[in-house]
Amino acid sequence: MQNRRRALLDKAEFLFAEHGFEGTSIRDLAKEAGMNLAMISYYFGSKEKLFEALVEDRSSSLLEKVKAPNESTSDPVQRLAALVPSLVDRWLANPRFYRILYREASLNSRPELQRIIADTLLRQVNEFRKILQDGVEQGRFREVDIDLTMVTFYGTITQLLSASPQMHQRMLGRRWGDDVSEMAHWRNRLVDHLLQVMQAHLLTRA
Amino acid sequence: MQNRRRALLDKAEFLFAEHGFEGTSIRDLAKEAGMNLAMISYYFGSKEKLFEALVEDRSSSLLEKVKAPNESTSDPVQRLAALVPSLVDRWLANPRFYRILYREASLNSRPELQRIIADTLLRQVNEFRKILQDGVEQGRFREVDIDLTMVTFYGTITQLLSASPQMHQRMLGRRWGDDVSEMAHWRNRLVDHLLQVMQAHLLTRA
DNA sequence: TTTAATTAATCAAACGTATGATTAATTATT
DNA sequence: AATAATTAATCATACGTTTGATTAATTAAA
Repeated sequence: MQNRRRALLDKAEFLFAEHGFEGTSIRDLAKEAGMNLAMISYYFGSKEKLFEALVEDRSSSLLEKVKAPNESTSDPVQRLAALVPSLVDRWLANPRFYRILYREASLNSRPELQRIIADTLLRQVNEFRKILQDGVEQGRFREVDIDLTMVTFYGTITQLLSASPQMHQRMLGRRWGDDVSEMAHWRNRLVDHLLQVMQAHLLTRA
Repeated sequence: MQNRRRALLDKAEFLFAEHGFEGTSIRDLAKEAGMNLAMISYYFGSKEKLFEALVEDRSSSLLEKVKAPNESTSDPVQRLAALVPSLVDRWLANPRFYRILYREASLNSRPELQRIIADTLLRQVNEFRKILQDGVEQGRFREVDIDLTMVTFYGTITQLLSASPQMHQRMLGRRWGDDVSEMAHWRNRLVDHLLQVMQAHLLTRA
């Protein structure tokens, strides 16, 4: 019954997001999943390999949906306008996964995991950087600080996805839940906001 | 010899920043500081209380320097232009401390620590929100999404401070070291960038 | 088509190690 | 001499991992 493997991955994603990788014991995980402790080693070999399997699973399932970035136009403004909602959808489809990645990426331990995480995150980052560079080269964008513009862009989503429930409550007022209508709400606000900020920042004034 | 207490705080800050709170054992800490394990309990009572002492120490030393935000003008544009460099200086004076806070703030464990962290972070956040609200009310700023504008602003610094060395290397090219000239470099870039982004976003177009 | 052999899945228990914390004894300082 | 600071030793608990046994399911041999 191979869907118990999947159940372990899902529970692990939840617990890692809430309590971190170090903060989640495989005993907690097994108990939450209603399974025996040994199943983790049986399916994955070790706790760390379970993490790697999680990254593998989530990022491959994401790649399926996303396909190649739309290259149908070379206009950086349009490419940006197309990329933003696509990225937002990617994030909001797996908020817990990205919360885990961003947090573990801020650590300086377990170098093998670090490499995997960095690879996964940087794949996205480079799509965005390409657009910025092209736009600046073509004179369609102002000569902004490209690195920090990327930091601002990805920082926005990191901040939003990473905040704990109580931080959300106290910082944003609005709850950040799992339910679909909440997500739709945030999706639209986020897309609008990111596009506004980026366009105001990048486009030369009339 | 009370500066051994301080030495413990400093080493703890370093190790927590690198490996996280959970990922740092009090044995590692004692060994790094060249002290006996029991000194942690002697000075602080427990590992968790040591963390609280660290927050207490760093945030009080920060409050000294910052004083009340400059209220000499009511012009939101000027207040913003004054707040940004002041915040950037605050962050860059204690990059490791904020790296710790942001990471632990993304967890949903140890509620008591969570409260302390949220309190510490939100104090700054509210300075900024006040300016945004006033600016929008007075019509000096566009009617932006205030919550997400704050997310973008704080997300920028979170992202920059939180990235591990190898993430910095691979994302920004430039190293993010401790040395002073590096810090001066980033300080100026950050201030310029944040002001540019925020002003482009907030100020109504001619 | 029954029976034997093999593989996959699951479990309870135990392993050795690491953890945070405490104790009691010792040394240094005042 | 009394207090403060430091140490080594110890404690109970929690951790990730491994083991050996058991059951269920699948395949091969008769």
